[in-house]
Amino acid sequence: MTTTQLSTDTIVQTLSNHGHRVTAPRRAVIEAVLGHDRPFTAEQIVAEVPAAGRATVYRTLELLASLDFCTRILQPGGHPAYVTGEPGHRHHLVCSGCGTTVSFTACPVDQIVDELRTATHFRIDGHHLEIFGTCPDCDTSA
Amino acid sequence: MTTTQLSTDTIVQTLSNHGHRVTAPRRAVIEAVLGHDRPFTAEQIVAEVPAAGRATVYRTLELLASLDFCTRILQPGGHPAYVTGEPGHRHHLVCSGCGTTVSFTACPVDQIVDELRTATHFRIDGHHLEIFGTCPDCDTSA
DNA sequence: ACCCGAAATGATACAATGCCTCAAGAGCGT
DNA sequence: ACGCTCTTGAGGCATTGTATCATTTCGGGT
Repeated sequence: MTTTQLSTDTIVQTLSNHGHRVTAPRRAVIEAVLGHDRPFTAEQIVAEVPAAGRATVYRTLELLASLDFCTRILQPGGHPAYVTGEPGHRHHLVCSGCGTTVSFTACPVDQIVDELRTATHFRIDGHHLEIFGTCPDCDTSA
Repeated sequence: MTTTQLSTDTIVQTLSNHGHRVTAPRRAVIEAVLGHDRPFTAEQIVAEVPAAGRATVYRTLELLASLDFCTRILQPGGHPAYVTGEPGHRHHLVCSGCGTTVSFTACPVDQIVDELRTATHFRIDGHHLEIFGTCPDCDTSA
């Protein structure tokens, strides 16, 4: 339930620090992405940012994901979507009705990861965890 | 690390119990699916089962997923894939190198779910959890 | 054993999603 | 200001999945 606000400048700064160039299209995509507080698809961004070509949008999203500013998730019935959030370990609770998301940083996976590492000798790189449900508003109106 | 073997008959039986018809194409898709012990894509099945049309393969996979015989996962860099396994709560550890999967049933998410329910008043329906890493073989040969 | 309604199929077309190429353009260190 | 190199973008293509609808087939009821 953290409410630190992510700004374009923060992300731009990080881009720069990682040796990536700060271009107008990237800025535009970042702004658009920050304008969403629920999952969005790549195509939505393509539509919202005529200043950037389709390929650039996809590349920028991938870049943002690699810097951990957003995450690609696969909703239950649907298509891939992205969610934005603070960098750092982060998961989402997504409402199947309206798409509202709640981020949380508590990660219950670490312990399991240890057990799995011991049991399987895998080198474990990461994980996806998304939780789906229905928010109170959608639940009552259903 | 359970090794109960899933058979075509078991799945067919379940289909029947749920009021679904047992057709030749479905049988063929089920057999093909059971032949994989690591993630596979829908297109692979389409190619392996000429006896079933593309649409049928997709529909059957969706059906199997709805009966919890397989799960659709989204690998880190890649495309959606399916994994088969015993019905029941189940997650996977997937090797990014060769695709080997290890299923596990220990689910660390329940506790978090309780906390989230209390905090957000969401009705929580389910979750995705997939863990990615590199298996010992791929790790040494890298 | 047969009939018949409902479910399933599949050919085809289409939509959505994403990647690739490569010439032209733009950022940034010097 | 220069120039190296990263980035862009238009278009096309590959992949993944869905919609349509006439035809087929399953399987329960008689």
